[in-house]
Amino acid sequence: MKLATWNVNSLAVRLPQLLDWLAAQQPDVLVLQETKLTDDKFPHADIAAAGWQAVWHGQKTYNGVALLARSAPTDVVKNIPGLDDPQARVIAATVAGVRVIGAYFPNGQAPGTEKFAYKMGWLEALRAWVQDELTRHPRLVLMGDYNIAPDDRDVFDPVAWAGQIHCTDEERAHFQGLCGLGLVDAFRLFEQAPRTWSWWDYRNLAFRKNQGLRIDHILVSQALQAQVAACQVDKAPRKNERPSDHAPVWVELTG
DNA sequence: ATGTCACCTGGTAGGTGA
Repeated sequence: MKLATWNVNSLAVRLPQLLDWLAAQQPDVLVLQETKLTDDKFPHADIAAAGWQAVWHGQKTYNGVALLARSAPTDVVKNIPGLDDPQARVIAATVAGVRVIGAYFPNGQAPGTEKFAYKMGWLEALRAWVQDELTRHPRLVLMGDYNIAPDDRDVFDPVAWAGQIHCTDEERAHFQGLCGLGLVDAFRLFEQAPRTWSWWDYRNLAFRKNQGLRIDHILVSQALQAQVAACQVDKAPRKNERPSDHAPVWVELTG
């Protein structure tokens, strides 16, 4: 079973690339972030015609998430239950016996800002909810754009980025809090090429210089860890003429 | 290099968010 996450930075712009990637990679589940579409504009007909079922949760201009699957997603949840959040950042469903949570974590802008405080509150609510979900669904995958680089190995210039957004101790502590629930970063279960990132700024020729961050992650629950066979970032879509600033990340589960 | 992209409002540019 192959599960993947991709921040497409506007599904309206990236739909052709999405369909290409689905055809090439054949994931069983793909979660999308930053669709930037209201629900009435979601391109469900194109996605269905390509052979994937979908559920989605969008809003105007910002955020927006979706979950695509080969088999029917059930028990769909949109946003974190109990969190009064006008921003569409979470979609969860059960697919083929695996609980899949797709999330677009808040960016946080900069430490000390209102957006950073929102990010901290959101992360706390997420942790509490995921802990609860795990009691009902031991086989669980939490994936998406975390907007957190968990370790200095995940940052192209850790000195310059020390204490900056995505790299603060507070954000990293929240990432470790999720790991404390028994979740593990699937990417780090394997030897990986150094300087592997999932996001490169559009500015500064960052992709050409391979100056990026690893902020898109797939965390798998304890019950699934023995089944993790591979986890990789697919840089290929970032080389497109009009790419998203993020690359997809996928994990393969055996059985 | 101050080096981009996507979306909005409101208009043929400027502001916001990432």
